[in-house]
Amino acid sequence: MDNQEIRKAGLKVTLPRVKILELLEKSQQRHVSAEDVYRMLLDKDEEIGLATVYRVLTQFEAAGLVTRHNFEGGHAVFELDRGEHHDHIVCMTCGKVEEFMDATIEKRQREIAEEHGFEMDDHSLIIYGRCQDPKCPGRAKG
Amino acid sequence: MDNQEIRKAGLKVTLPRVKILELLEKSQQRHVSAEDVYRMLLDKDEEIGLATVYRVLTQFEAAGLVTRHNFEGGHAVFELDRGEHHDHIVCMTCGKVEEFMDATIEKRQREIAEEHGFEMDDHSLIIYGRCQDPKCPGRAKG
DNA sequence: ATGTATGCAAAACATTTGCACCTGG
DNA sequence: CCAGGTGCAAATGTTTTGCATACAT
Repeated sequence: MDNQEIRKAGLKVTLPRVKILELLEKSQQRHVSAEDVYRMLLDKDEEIGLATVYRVLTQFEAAGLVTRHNFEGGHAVFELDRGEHHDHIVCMTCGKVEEFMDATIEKRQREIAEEHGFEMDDHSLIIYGRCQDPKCPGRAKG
Repeated sequence: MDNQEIRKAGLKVTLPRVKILELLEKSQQRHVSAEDVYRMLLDKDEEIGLATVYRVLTQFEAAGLVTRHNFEGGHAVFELDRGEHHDHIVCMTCGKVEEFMDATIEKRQREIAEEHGFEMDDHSLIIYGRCQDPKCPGRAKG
């Protein structure tokens, strides 16, 4: 049962936590802001305060259940951590986010950190571009 | 003369702009927040409003004179663009920032963007870790 | 002159926190 | 029952904006 993940994180299994985790698991949109989560819950008639959303997401992050990203746009986005690390490509026009993992880059990063005398904890690689999706409003070639 | 860069950006050569550009050129700390710039100017008895600092930095960014980074910490940092692209390693303990450029990573990024049907505009790669600097407070091995 | 820039204060956001009340174990 | 969790509203920190004044060209 999913709630085990909450329990394992040392957190009580409360309604808000369960609902938020559920939402992260089921949402089509994998990268959501706190505000997004709050609104999606409201849409489902779940009356959970925005402050609680922030608190829970932060706790989930500390527990390793979700990852927080600082994409451009002034607000953080959260994503369920499915164990497999990956990086992101973000479309500057339509906001679409795709994921990728590249062994070559991962390896070089580790080497570079070492070369600079750093012990690598984490890293964030985001490619910003324009997608070729026919639905993307910025289709016209720049 | 430096001010040409401001003029070329289509901006009037005003005291705040000149002072801010100068500061970015001369500062030891290459990655500064708007607040940092504001305080440094105050220290030099330059009475420039914080709002102006934000406006000028944003204009400089639009003009390609500076680059804005969203490191962790809730505020953006700006850096003078010296023409040569590079990425960053940030020490999570002491905040030290080092720069690097790796041709292999750059090349793979371009390929990956293409594979995903994106036209790459830009990218942001930040390695977070712990430096081995003897002065770094987090010296104790994690 | 005159269109821009600036400074200030207020507004707008994203996020956090204090506190009284509620709830899970 | 009781520690921990929640909701609300207020506080915080960053960045933006409105507007009257000041300045570069």
